[in-house]
Amino acid sequence: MRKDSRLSRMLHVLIHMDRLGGPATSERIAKMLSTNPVVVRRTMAGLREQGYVTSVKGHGGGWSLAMPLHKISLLDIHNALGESSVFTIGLSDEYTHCPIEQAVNKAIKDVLIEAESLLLERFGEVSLDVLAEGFVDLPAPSFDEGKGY
Amino acid sequence: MRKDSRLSRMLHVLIHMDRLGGPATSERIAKMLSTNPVVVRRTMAGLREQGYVTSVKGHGGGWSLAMPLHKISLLDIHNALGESSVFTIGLSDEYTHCPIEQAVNKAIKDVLIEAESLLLERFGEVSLDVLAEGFVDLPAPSFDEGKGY
DNA sequence: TTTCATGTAACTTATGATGTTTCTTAAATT
DNA sequence: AATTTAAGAAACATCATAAGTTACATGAAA
Repeated sequence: MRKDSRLSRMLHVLIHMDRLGGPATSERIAKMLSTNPVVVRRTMAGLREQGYVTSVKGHGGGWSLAMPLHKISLLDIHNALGESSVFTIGLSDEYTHCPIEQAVNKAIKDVLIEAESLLLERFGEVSLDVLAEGFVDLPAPSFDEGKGY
Repeated sequence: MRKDSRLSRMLHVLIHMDRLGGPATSERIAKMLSTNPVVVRRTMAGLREQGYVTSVKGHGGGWSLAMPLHKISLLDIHNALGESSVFTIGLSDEYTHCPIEQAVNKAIKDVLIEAESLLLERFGEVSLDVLAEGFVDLPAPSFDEGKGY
């Protein structure tokens, strides 16, 4: 089943952005992610709406962090990306008034809710500055020269 | 993102099968699930390989439960369906030796592992007989007449 | 006023699950 | 023995949707 790696990739980008002097263009970020500027804009738009990044048009423009990394958690970015569910597991809806289907779906749903709660809680506990720790002086060659890093 | 409802649907089917006198044909199960006999065979094949159901060819053949419901857990069927991961969230692999990407991916992965462990543990605690309880005398009209139930 | 960069809509492509067709194998009924 | 019923399996078609692409509008700086 298809995976959504936007969270991982956006976190990676945000931490590199934190080291950049100025804004990063969609073009530049797209090269880093081996993708395409429009896809970057699409994805970053969600983060901008929630106030984590800002975008500036025109010459010298691009994307910038709107707050320090320690104020951003994995949960924040996860939510900003707006993916409905974290699970590939879904419930059937063929016979919604069959009591057996109801019992089956309730059992599965209860477990999914519990597991998702734990996951979101843990995501909320990790802020991006912690992930960036220990690499403070590291440049970001991937930003400048494609797959160098 | 696409959902995989095979677990929910197969559990539903297995519990109904438990009430049937004889074997259920792929055709019959397919009608119940509004799908197609080949898809049913494909899905049931995994359950057969793990010993939860048996199949018999020819006249009067079809699918039967190979053990009582109390010996089968949600985890058993989940595993038998052979889905690799329960999460839609994936990790990036663009810069596997970038320490930032590594840190990001490790943080996400740790959370996914913890949440998946909880989920699998809970799935293991629920056996199918519990889901079937309280509906002992209920017939399975959905098996006989399409969407009636 | 030209260049650079985002914003947005519309469209195309790629991928993977699901659905379908066709034929084979095997077992029970006639 | 021939027929019918049903699973097994391979090959192919369809569908949903995320990702990628194109094209053009908007806005800001050089």
